[in-house]
Amino acid sequence: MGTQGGRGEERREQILQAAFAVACREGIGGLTVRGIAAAAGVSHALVLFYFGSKDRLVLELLEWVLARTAVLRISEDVARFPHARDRLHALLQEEMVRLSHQPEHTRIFLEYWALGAHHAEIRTRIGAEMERYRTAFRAIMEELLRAEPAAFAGDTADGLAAVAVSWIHGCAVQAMIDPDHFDTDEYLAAVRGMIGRLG
Amino acid sequence: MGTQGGRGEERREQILQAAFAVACREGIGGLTVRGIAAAAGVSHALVLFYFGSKDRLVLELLEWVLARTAVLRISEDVARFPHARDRLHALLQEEMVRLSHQPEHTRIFLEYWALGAHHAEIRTRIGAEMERYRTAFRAIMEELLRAEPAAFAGDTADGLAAVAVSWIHGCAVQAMIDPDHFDTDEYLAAVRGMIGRLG
DNA sequence: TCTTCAATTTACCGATTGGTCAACAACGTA
DNA sequence: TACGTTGTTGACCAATCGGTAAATTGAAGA
Repeated sequence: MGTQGGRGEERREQILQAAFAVACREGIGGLTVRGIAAAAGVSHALVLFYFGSKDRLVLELLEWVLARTAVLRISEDVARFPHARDRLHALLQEEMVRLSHQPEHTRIFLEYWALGAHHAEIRTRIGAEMERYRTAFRAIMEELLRAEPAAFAGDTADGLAAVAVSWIHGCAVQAMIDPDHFDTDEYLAAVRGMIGRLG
Repeated sequence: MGTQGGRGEERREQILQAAFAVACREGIGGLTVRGIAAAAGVSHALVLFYFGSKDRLVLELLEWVLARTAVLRISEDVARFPHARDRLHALLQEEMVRLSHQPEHTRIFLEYWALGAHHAEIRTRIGAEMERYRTAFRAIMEELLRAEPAAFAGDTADGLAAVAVSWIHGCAVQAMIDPDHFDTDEYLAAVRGMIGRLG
């Protein structure tokens, strides 16, 4: 079998790349074993040989996207800022820039999210990724609450983290739904203004 | 034909309701002419008789959902508050409550949005709906800027409206992606705190 | 009662789907 | 050279898809 590591691993990667290309072009719902095989330049039987079934292939593609996408990942550059508030600003900005630079990854991520509504396995995986994301935000929020307790009196770290996460997601949704009306700089200025003038 | 008004209109409504039920159960991607027909208790040929093709049926379902969904609509109750800031608070809260009360509508709306990435007609329709939504928010934001120019110095009505819209959308996404970790009250408190402490 | 026309169904079509299977090619090894 | 393993393919299958057309029903009007 090509499942265990070795030569077959390159083929799996090649097929997953083709699957990603097809998903970008026609959406996850438009994924087809034959379509992926054609994009990879192999027969459709080979795709099933390596992934067993279409469902497993779709699941592995989700894993592939999650592993390779920079979106929703918190880098170390943010840690350089001494003040928690500056770190939050930098993080929000960084995420927005990432979003606008990897629109396909984000779009496919949200497509998987929609699929998760009717597919338990996908839902679980997406949920775990969201948990990780929110946790990272909560860490910063806790620090922010420690640094400026007066400014955020009454707020919890969980609540602030939820707001930040949904903020990013909403930004992603709107940026892709009508990019023409979405000005990243203006949006960021408004966010920065709201947070910056607290306290 | 059953297209023009009259007796056939009830059948169309009945079929659209069935289509909505199926879409809620299996997603828009899982919509099938035969599946819809079975849910409506008629033959699949009758569905095509009334809607011509599956594509047109899906388009009409989008219109149906948009017309019947309270989500993304601004009511008159909000207008009762004298201060612009209170109106904004009320509007955000109202939208969040609606979101949590009509999760299916919102989910299907976002599913259509994902479909719009690969379907021009759907994209146009969704874009128009977003435009209307953002415009309504911008009106409130302009009033807010007029009422408290000092508090929001440097912000534009468009920027603030974009933030508000993405806020709502992000909230919707997160509320559906893992409802367990999403506390509406806590979330709203954080938002209210951020806006309320401005200036 | 016969006609007429819209509403509705049954039967069918070609295309496409995910998946299986047997045959075949490549290639190091005995 | 013969073998056995692994990779790869083309042919095939049943199921399902959207869509069409003919046949059937039902009821109102002549």
